Amino acid sequence: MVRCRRAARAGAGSRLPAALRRRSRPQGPIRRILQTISMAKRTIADVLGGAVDVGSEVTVQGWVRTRRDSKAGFSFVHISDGSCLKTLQVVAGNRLPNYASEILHLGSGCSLTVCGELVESRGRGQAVEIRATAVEVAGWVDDPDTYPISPKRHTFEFLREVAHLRPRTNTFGAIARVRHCLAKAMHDFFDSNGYLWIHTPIITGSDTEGAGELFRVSTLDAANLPRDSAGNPDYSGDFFGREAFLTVSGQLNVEAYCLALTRVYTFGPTFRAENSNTSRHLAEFWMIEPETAFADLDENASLAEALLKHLFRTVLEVRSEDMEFFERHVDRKAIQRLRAVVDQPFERMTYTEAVRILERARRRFRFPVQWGADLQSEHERYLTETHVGRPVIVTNYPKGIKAFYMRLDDGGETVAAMDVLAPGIGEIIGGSQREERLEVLDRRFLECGIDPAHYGWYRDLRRYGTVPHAGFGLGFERTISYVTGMANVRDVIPFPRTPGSAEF
RNA sequence: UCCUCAGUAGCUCAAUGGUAGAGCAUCCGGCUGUUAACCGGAGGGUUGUAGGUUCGAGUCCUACCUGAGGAGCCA
Repeated sequence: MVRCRRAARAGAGSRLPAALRRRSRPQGPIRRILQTISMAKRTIADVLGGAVDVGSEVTVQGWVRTRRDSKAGFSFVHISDGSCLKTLQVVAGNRLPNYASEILHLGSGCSLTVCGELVESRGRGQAVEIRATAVEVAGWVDDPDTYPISPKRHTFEFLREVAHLRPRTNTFGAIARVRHCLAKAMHDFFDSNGYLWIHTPIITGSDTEGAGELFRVSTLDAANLPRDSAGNPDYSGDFFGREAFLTVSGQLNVEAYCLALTRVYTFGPTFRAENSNTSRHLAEFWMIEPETAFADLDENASLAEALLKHLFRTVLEVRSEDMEFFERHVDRKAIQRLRAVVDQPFERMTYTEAVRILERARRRFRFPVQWGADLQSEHERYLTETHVGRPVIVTNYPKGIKAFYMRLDDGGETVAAMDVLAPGIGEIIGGSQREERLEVLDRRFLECGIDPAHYGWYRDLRRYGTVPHAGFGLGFERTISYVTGMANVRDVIPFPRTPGSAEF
């Protein structure tokens, strides 16, 4: 352990919460916290952000990015610890006992504990730096020649193959911080609007929407499946005594809580076993699904708009440094795009209006525009990228192309559905007002070829004090893609799961 | 799943069917309060896999594998 005695003395008092400081002889866990704090360990974000006075002793820990030596007898070592985009410059002089033996051999990826004095930098690139009094190497890099995260440009495709090491790059560090920021902003938004976070199950017995391929959850011996008299697999002896799957959506479950607690949402992983190979699809992805009782489609759309604006506003403010990085290195329009969304109301149009716009468009589409058919990717792109230039909310789709639970509009041809389409991404939100009338719901079950008997508990919600309610699903990775300009959702989730790929 | 394109050094890419090369990274040396440092040198290859055509295949053909872009499905 590196010794920093002056730091230990200096750090003990001032930064502690008052409640901790009052105790003269703290015991147990609090004592351990004190011991940690008394080492004056600081994150690089703290040090560069002005939380540490120039002239004071600090301990910083992190991973080497670059090293440059001066024959004047010292080396510049840049270290990073993930707390912010910037690196911290450590000046290590040849009077350090391990200068020749270790410091002169440090390379990208080595982990360090550095003790020293924070001083004003004599160089140009940074305001402050650490003049090291001790540098302890925690871990060396086994084979620098083949260490994948060498200090050079890498393609995202290559970094995907080393997903366990890619958080060490600027880009993936920034993505992780932005992802965290968006998740926190989302929870803050709902909390301040009176929404409760409901932890809906990951394992589900119902095949939710009847749409989308499911991952089966089973403890049966796949090589020796028990079968019933008709020769079909018999799951009665399986772990749950029935078929079970990974959830494709928490919506149906959260509706149950909505119809008691009024304002609720889920946030968690969802799973689709679809063989989709695109930059916008994952087999495992995270979804935000609010559900509001006594709300109609309009209120639902307003909630979606308010949520997105809050997310974008927050990330621009809280993670401005990372956003500037994305603007410089990933997508020149990253910041400008978010500002435009925050500053202007969302465009709203019905499906019928959208079809009219597409029919009038001076553009030849590969797929014909026809009322009743679902909008193709090229149609959505035209609407959001060419016609509006910002996200657009399309509502009231034909019932034939939407799910059974969406509320049938007066006229009986369309349902109270809404999609939010974003430039470059396509559908970022899908939602609807839910069908709260039991007899209409039952009719829709039949039209969609679903056996209502499988939805007994869901029907109960309409039998016992039903109310109009509405909700939507926001794809978290697509949102992060939109925010950062990262073109592939596989790069905004730490360990992407896609068909044929579950490494790490 | 379908269509298109691509797999050559750790990475990014060259190489008319005829001796596999560069830049970056790495290592060594030089220089410098340096900062995507700079200058010099060195090491580094079963050309995705398996077949085939040919005197000769990184290059042409077939199959497969992997990746990317687009489509469908969707968030």
